[in-house]
Amino acid sequence: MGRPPCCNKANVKRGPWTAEEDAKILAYVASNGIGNWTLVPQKAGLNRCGKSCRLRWTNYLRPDLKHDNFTPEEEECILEHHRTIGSRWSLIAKHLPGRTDNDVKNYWNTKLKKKLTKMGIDPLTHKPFSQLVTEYGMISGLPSTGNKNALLHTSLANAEPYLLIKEISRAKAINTQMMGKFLDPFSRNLQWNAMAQFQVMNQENGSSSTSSASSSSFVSPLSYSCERSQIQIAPSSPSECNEYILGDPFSSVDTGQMSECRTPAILLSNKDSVSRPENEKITQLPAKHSTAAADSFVDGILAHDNQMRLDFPNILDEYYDDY
DNA sequence: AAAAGCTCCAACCGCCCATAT
DNA sequence: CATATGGGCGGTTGGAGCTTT
Repeated sequence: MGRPPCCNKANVKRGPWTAEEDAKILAYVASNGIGNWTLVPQKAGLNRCGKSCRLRWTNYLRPDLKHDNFTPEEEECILEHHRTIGSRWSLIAKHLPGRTDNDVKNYWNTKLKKKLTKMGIDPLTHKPFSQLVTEYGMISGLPSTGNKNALLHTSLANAEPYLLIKEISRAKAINTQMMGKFLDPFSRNLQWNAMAQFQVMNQENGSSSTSSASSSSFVSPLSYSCERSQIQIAPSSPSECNEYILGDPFSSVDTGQMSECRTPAILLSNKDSVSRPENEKITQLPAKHSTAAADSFVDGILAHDNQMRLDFPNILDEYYDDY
């Protein structure tokens, strides 16, 4: 059943490549070109997995690769595209001739992320931390109760950016993680019914939407109430879609205080959100959440999508074309 | 001088989707 | 149709080299 294995994983060499091995791959590609990588180890006389050979060629041996430092122009390019699409390294690398996704990813992780942080810019959202704090405060109201928010207040008062960043990142991570529980593994769409049932269970168990981050309940930054099998979401405006994912997990929200939202990088960075045709994005959503409010959320995503395409026609259209 | 900590990046891991069998 | 691989991708890691203590 199925294809034969490409190699005996247990017996192939791993780790750093020697000059001789590199020479063998270069010689093989020079005479045979790039084809089936699983045949390369055998034909080139290498005791390596084909996948490992492909990676070595792609990330290091390709003759068109640059091995010098990134230029300021390249740096700017990475920043701009990362701000737009997030950590889609292969897509970003397409805009940088001679650079691989691995190069871009390493450069981001070792240099740019730190550089932005030092400049007071959140590398995830590309917003100034001061703005994040303002928005965070507007979202949560920063009530004085609760250890987490107390820590935020302390961080602010004592000017401890590290703690502040850590807490905001933690908040984002927790909500992202919780949202992940409600993503359909196949369609990657939110499982609204599951979210609703989860919320109902929490309410029945005496949990409220003000539960702490240490509990396992997902707390939308938007105030919504749930009835059995029906979720009612009431965002104050369609533009607040990203707060579903990046919002405050610690406290309930006065939706009237919601701040202006930009197109969420985390949504754009979702491969499926980019790759799916527009009509499919809508029709795949479960019927149960076809309330006016939920529709406005979908509309919000689509509106942002359209806006982004208007704002960055050259960039996003390329991505759409790629899929 | 040497131990500890830090930076960088090549290589690996594990997942996904398309495709071959 | 079921199963396994190929290729692509993003995330993570190991270790060499450098810096700090």
